[in-house]
This record gives sequence, C-alpha cells and structure tokens, in this order.
Amino acid sequence: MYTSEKDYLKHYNIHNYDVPLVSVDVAIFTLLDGKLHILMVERGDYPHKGRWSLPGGFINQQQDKDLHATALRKLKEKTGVKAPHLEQVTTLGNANRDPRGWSVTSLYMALIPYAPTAEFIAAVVDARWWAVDIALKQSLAFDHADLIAQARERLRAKAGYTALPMYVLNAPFTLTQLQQTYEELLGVVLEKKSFRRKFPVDELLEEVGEGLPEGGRGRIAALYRPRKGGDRYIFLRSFGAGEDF
Amino acid sequence: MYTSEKDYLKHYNIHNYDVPLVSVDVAIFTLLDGKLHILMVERGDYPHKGRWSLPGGFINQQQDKDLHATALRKLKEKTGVKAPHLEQVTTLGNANRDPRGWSVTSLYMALIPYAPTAEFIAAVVDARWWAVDIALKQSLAFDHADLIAQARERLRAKAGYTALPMYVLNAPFTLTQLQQTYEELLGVVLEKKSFRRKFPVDELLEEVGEGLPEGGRGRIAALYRPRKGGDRYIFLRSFGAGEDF
DNA sequence: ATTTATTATTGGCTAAATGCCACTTAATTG
DNA sequence: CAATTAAGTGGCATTTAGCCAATAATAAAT
Repeated sequence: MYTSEKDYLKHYNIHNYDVPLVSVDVAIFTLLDGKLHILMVERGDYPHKGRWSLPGGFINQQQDKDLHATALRKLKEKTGVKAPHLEQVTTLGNANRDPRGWSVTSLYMALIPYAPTAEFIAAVVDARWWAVDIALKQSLAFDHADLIAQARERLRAKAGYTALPMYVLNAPFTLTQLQQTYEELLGVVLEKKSFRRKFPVDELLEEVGEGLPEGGRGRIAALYRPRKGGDRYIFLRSFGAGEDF
Repeated sequence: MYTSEKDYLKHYNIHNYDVPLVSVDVAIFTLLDGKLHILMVERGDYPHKGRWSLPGGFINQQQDKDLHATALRKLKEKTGVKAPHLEQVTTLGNANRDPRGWSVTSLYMALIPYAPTAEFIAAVVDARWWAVDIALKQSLAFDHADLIAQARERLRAKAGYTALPMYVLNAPFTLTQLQQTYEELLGVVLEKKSFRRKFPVDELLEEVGEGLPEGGRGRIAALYRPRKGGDRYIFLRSFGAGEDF
C-alpha cells in the first residue's frame, strides 16, 4: 500500500479517522480553615454552561510540549502559581461522559497552600474554593463529581505513605498543624508520639524558627517548611491503621 | 453565540479542532523460567513497520464502551484470555512520540500466568514473549522502551505492598515459588520466615492440595491458587527494605 | 507575682512485628 | 538406610508502635 514510512506519513490525515475528544482536568486541593478545599470554576460556555467544574480544557498543540505542560498551564491560569506538587491521577474515557461524543480526559491532582493563591483567585471571577464535601453535593458538569472523588481518594491513599499533606499547608507550620492535616486527609485520629516518631522531620522539613501555636496560647512550637524534593519520599510503614481491603 | 446547549451541539464538529491521536498500549507481563517476560508484537504497518512494540492500538468508538474495554480488547486479541489483573499505569502525551503528530497513549499493565496463554500466542504470528531485560535492549517502536520501563516500575512498586505477583504464576503454586516471584519482581532476597508471616495466605490464597516442589526433591509442599478479589489487597507494611527516595 | 490553663515536646513502659538462624519434617536418590 | 533436598516451624533478640504521663514554655487570670 505505502512504499515507505515517508510515503505513509505524506498521506496520513488524522481527520480521516474517528478520534475522541481529549482534555485535561486538574483537581487543585488546599487546606482552608482545617478543611480540605478544591478549586472549582463556573463554566462560561456550552456544554454544561453555568455549572461548576474542575479547571481544565484542551491541549494546545503549539503551546504544550506534553500533557503535564497542559495541566501546568491550566493550574497557572486559575491560581497564578506553580503548585509544589502536581501528578496525574488517572485517565478516563468513554462514549457518554461528554455530550459531544467519545471523550478522554486526563485527570491531574495539584496540592497548593492557600495563602499565596488567595489574591489571584479572588481576581478570577469564575473560580472559587469549595470545601470538597460541599462541592461533591452540587450538580457538577460532566462526570466531575466522579473525578473529584478519584482525586480525593488518591490524596487520601498517599497521605498514608508520603509527605504530600505538607504541600497543602501554609508555611511555616508546626508539627501539630501537620499532624492535624494528616488527620483531615486520612480521616482518622493519630497518636502524637507515634506521628512524631514516624515522620522524618530532619529529612523532609527545614526548621525556620519558633512561634506560638495557633490560638496564641501554650508553649512555643518549632516552625517548619517543606524541603525540596520531599514529594518523592515514600514511608516504609503507613500512617493510620486502615482497613486492608 | 449559541442559544442553547442543543444549538451548540448541532454546530459542533470535532474535525474543526486540532486533536491529538489517542491510543491504548498494554504491557502484558508473565513469569517464564523464573524471569519476568513481556508480550511484544512486531509492527506490520507504518509507522515503525517491522519494529517490536507493545500490543496496542486505537479506540474503536463503536465496540469499546470505555478505555478499559479498549485495553481488554487488545489483551484478548493477542493472548486469547482475560487477564486476572489489568490496570492503568499512566497516560503519556507529547508532540514527538509519534511521527504522525501530537499523540496521547494510555498505558495499561496486565498480569497473566504463562501456561494458559502459550498455545494461543504461539498461533499469533507477530506476537512473542521477551524477557523484559532483553526487550528493553532492542530498538523498539515509538517510546515503548519508556512505556515498558514505567510499567515495570509500577509492577516493582506494587510487589512491595500488594499480592499482585501471584497473578504471573501458573496455579497451583507453592509458597516458595510465590516468594521467588516476589524476589524476582522486587529485585531483592527475602527472608523465608518473614515472608510467610507477612503474606496473608488464609485471606488471599486457596489451598488446592499438596505436591512435590519443583525439581521433585524434598518435602511435599502445600499448593495454592489465588482467591477472587485478591488484587485489591494492600499490605500495611511493605516487603523488601527498599530505599526511601 | 503567682496561679491556672493551654499547648509542645519528650520519656518510658508494654505489646506487636521483624530479622535471623537453627531445628524438625517429609520426600527422593544412591 | 544414610545422605540430600526443600518445606515448614520455633525461638529469641531487636526494632517499631501504642499508650499515657511527665516536663517545658507560654498567655491569661487572679
């Protein structure tokens, strides 16, 4: 049929094929008032105009050198910053999730402290932080409730064996705040001594002075911020008892 | 611009947009002669005609109800069976991985025992099991060496805290064989007593009689096969010391 | 100035899990 | 019947985790 790879490529045209839609959606999490929040945007265009959805959109083949770059671009458009952690959660594709037809979306999860984003996000008229529990009860666009649940579950799972929870905290923070963040993300109460024994403070945190705990009462606490590269750390033993299945 | 969602959809045509290619590739692993092997196929068409690649291809929008179904279809086409474990590893997309243009592929990993596939695969002329180490040294199609490395790494990681290694073994198998499989996948030597204490035999395996160990010498060993649902089991503590970073 | 309340940090004991190695058991081979 | 091979178990020292209480350092109240 074709005489060479070059000849084949000359005749190739993607528009001769049945191709699915491809998008990237980003679940951006932070901690606000001790509760996990997620950034949502109100859709300004069809389909699902007016509904709340995850920040996301299509690949820009000129601008985006890879999928990760697409996710990073969406993240920056809505928060103004580069998150300290961004990872792919999963990719979903089926015939029904988008009224325009067979559609594939690659779901990313970003973790970010609240403070440095607050001003920028306040200026983005269609974007808003929602408590995750509340967001899941809304009538969201597409299958985004499902996407949020999957990203939330990934975050919960990784809170068990990584230091990722530190990336939703405003630095500097105390070890007690860090423990409370683990407890919020895992949904369990942890024992103070065990937590401090297990969390590798020296390796993953940098001490940046001392300060009063929240509420301004009690003994002065050591303050920390995350060290570089801590998002790749994996604990040998996991936090939180956790049911096996 | 549009007066309603219906109006919008009437005018929507995906071919007016710059869309990437979307494919699904499957890294199918088994254990053969104590070594991890992967199923490769020789490409019969351009691009990269004649090179070895992972089994994979495009979504069939009529046949495949979702991405997982596409992966399952590719798996069955080459092995004739439904693997006891199939999961998505990651999704890669960039402008350079395919000479036809911006391309996205969703990588799946399947685990399968060798024996039930042997006859079928022997009849598929373009398919062959390769030892993973050897396969990685070939000049493979596209970025498939990278895909294999990522699937291999996911398998190695999960061998540390799941029962997945049992799915590459021909049943029935002995606990010693299972331990050796963990050792091969993890790349470390495990202590017999610790392995047997930690692996939840009663929950995850079903005893199916006794038999001589491999080689036909020594005390008779208990024989097992995997129980249903064991692929969702997660160990609280991981196997193999493992460097943290 | 002293006491009380509050929170951080550390000590110490018990129980559970792991690493290590040797022992016992049950088969084949010569 | 002894030697060999491999499965399965016992036992102890070490490490880790759970629990709770003691001590330290601050603000607020008296």
